[in-house]
Amino acid sequence: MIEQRLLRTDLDHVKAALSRRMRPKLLDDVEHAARLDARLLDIGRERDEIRAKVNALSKDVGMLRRDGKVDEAEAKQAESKDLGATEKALAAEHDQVSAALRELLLGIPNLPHADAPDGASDDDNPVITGPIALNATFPDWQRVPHWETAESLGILDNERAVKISGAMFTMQRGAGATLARALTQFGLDRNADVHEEVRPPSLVTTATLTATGQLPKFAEDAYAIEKDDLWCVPTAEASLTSLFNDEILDDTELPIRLMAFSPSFRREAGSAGRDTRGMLRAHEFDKVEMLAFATPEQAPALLDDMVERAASAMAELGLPYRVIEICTGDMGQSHHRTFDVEVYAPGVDTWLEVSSVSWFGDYQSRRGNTRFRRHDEDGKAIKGSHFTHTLNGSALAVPRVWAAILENYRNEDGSVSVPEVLHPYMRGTTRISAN
RNA sequence: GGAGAGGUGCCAGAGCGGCCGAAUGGGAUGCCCUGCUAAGGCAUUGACCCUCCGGGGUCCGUGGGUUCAAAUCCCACCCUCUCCGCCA
Repeated sequence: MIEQRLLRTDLDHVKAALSRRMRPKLLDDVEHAARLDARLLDIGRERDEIRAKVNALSKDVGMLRRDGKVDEAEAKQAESKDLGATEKALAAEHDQVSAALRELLLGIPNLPHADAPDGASDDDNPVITGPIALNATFPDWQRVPHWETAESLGILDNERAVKISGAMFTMQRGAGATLARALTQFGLDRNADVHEEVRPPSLVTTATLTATGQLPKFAEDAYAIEKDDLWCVPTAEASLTSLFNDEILDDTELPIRLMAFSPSFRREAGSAGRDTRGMLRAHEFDKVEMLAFATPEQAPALLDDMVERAASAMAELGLPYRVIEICTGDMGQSHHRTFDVEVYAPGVDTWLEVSSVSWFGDYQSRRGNTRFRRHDEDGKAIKGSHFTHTLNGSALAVPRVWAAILENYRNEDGSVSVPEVLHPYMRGTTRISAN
């Protein structure tokens, strides 16, 4: 959610920033919101004035009754009662306008960072780094889609996954399952130097998913457990971002950097029939997520660091990769600035998005009400509080990296070598061959 | 799932219709006292919104209701604790 006050203090700036997202309707929404905000202020002032009178009158009534002046007390009671009716009407109007404004604001995306590249679609996302380690040509034996290799090696059994759970579920078996777990372990271990490992719940409340911006907009994309008003997390980001909701942190403890392994559940509504084979798109997948709570000053360096961590993981795995920056027209709703790491998979001849690292500014923490307090040079708390900045990104998204390994590491005989950095996690398997 | 108890400020904890945004104690901060330390004295100490910067409003688990007036009464829900049941 963007700051409501900006609608009256800096409306032009808001409009200028949002116009870069290339969605003209947004500007109408913003102007509409600004009008509602102005009206809300008026109603609020009027309501508060009446409340002040009622409060004063009620105090008088109490004192008069104590003094036995019943007639005077009753006169003031009547006066207060009349005001009460007006107050009730104003309060109802206030609530109504406030709800309408909130709904509008929930739909207004974050303001893009000044340095984010302009563009209309993903065609305009500039490549920032790379391609790194991309061969000029690939031999035929690497031009094999990972699902074919996996099936012949017996390490992917999607047919039975579908039997158990329906379309778009995957199942790795044997060395394939071990490889997937090795990737998680690798993703966690290499980031443990600065991140606290967290294992959050995979089911969260409606309030939690609303705070991160998944709801109400993406309700169709998430699995709901209606009976208990719970949702399956689409990413650990949802749990982690809400960790400090309604708390005021100290700037001295910031940045707080967390990482979490969790399953991610996505209904993939609207993608039926797309990427149905292999591991590229599934209703459930595993991922190691990084997340940071920071002051606005700390955020830019953290963003760089997180992008570097996501990218160097691909380098260590020996996979060809590149880093692109997301342009204003392609940016997610709550993003302020975003970089994607993509891996090249020769079998499917595609760049696969394996990580998306974003800086959210205070857009998320405003919804979740995560604040921080500043301290002066002497370490004394400064009165007041500010919204924290949040950043997050995948440290390692298992299925696509798994797929990229099967395609990049395929040998001429159809076996797949295991990247060296994963050897410690593979129980001795360094090469996956058919039995 | 059943029975009981309870949710109040940074913490503990009182208040159970009216000068209660909230006693008291602890903590923290500042000043005084002090050779140092300890003890002591005095003061300050929540957040948010609006503001014509005087002030006004909101918040006592959450949401409704009753009343001139609600932390206090009523209803629903959520959460915590204890016991029982069930279970990895």
